[in-house]
Amino acid sequence: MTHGVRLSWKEVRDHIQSGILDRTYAPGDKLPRDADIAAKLGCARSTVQRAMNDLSEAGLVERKRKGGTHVRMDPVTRAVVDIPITRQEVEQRGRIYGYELLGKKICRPLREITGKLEDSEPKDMLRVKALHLADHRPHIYEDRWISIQSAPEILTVDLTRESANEWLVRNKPYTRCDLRFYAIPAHAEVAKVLEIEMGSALLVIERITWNGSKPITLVKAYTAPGYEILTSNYAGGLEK
Amino acid sequence: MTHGVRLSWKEVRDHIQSGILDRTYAPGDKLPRDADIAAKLGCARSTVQRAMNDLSEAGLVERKRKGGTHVRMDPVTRAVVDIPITRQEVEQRGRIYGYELLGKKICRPLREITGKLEDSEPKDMLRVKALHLADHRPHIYEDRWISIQSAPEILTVDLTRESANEWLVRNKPYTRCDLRFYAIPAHAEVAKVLEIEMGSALLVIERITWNGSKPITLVKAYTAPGYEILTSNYAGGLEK
DNA sequence: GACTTAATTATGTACATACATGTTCTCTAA
DNA sequence: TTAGAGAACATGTATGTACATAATTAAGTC
Repeated sequence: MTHGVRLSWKEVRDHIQSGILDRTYAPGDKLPRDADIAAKLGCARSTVQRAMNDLSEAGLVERKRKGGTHVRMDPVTRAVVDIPITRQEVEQRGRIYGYELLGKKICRPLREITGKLEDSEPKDMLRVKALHLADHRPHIYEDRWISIQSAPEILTVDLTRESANEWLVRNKPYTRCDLRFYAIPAHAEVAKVLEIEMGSALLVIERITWNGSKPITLVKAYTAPGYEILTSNYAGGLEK
Repeated sequence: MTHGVRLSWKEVRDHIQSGILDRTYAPGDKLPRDADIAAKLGCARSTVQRAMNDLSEAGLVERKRKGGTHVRMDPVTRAVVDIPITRQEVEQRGRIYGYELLGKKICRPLREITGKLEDSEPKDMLRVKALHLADHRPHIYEDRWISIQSAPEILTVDLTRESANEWLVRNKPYTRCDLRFYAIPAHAEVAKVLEIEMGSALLVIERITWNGSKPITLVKAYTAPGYEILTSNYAGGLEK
């Protein structure tokens, strides 16, 4: 990696990982103790531990106190998804970003919504419908519910100029975020807004953000046909 | 967390994070140097660094040598997706897992496939079509291409008994894995296999695994209607 | 023999220190 | 004024040590 004089934890990690790849250590096998690996490679235990930590996070091995380190039997495919602000996502692809507010009103959330928010006593929320454009064509249609309790200031924001997406992400940081991806056929409303045929297959990104145990917002982002979510790789070569 | 006598790096992390949440440090702001935070909280710099590292991985802050640590302007929503082996996924929900091999033949990959594999000189691959069942009903239809060069042993495996999915994951560990999620309308073949109507909206999980720069396998997993991908949360409260 | 208790052991955490690595800033020379 | 060399600086990495924690194993007791 850098210079071989001192072993970096990434080198150690790669060493162990290649041991797993070439089946020196097969699934289920127990790896040597950190201290032994350290002695063998000639580095400190803490260096080995850092390497092991990374492999453990990546889902390649499992560690237990006293139990030692084992190669995982059923390695999961673990990946990281980054969902940027829509404007960024569009502009990064060199396309022109546009935004339109389609509707906004305060109303009682549907049962479907309150259920997801684990909200026992539903209160009025702000519902915002908006369209994100890429190169002047419909890109994402978002149907958003915002908790007025968690974000009362949203009522004073001019949502024709700034998207609720951006305002919230800049002004209402969250402690938790649940994502859900699924596909549905476009219903009439969505089809009209996205200018596609009814029944077209759409990828929906549903997101709920929380501050502690209080929900801030729930969005259903209906993406235009052809939309894809890509993942950056996690296991192993996370770093450059 | 544990006992307050010594400050754990998670406590430090939470402390800093709440500082960001309550806007003591707003987006774009510069945080104090690690050493200063350490002095203020009364812990070692390495403890602060570990905490910062976590926040940085979570996408909350950005760190640069000499530049210091800044709260990110455009916090990305970052989440971890775990894609388990299908059997596991089904059984974990308390349903009965089933598997059927639908077809298997060696053939020249389509141009569409070779393109994704960055394969200049396409060679014959093994194409395997299979159906995963949950409670005896179609769950996922997979259309898989396997590189015979990377995994020649696959030709000797009895794929009517063991799914290529499982065999590969246990016997051909990978160094990289690209995932792609998108929605398509069901075409005739898929519709028939999954026992749904043509044109139904399907969530497709496309996965390519690599060993170094050599592709091992490419799968298109057509999931039955209603299928969802959920994420475990990353930012902030990753640990219990 | 079954249960409880204690010793053992491998990983986990915290700390202090020394040095490496990039950035940024500053000072100097053309 | 500008370009370039170099100092200053904040984060990154590696190490050794001491102790904490959890899980297993062994010993001891009824």
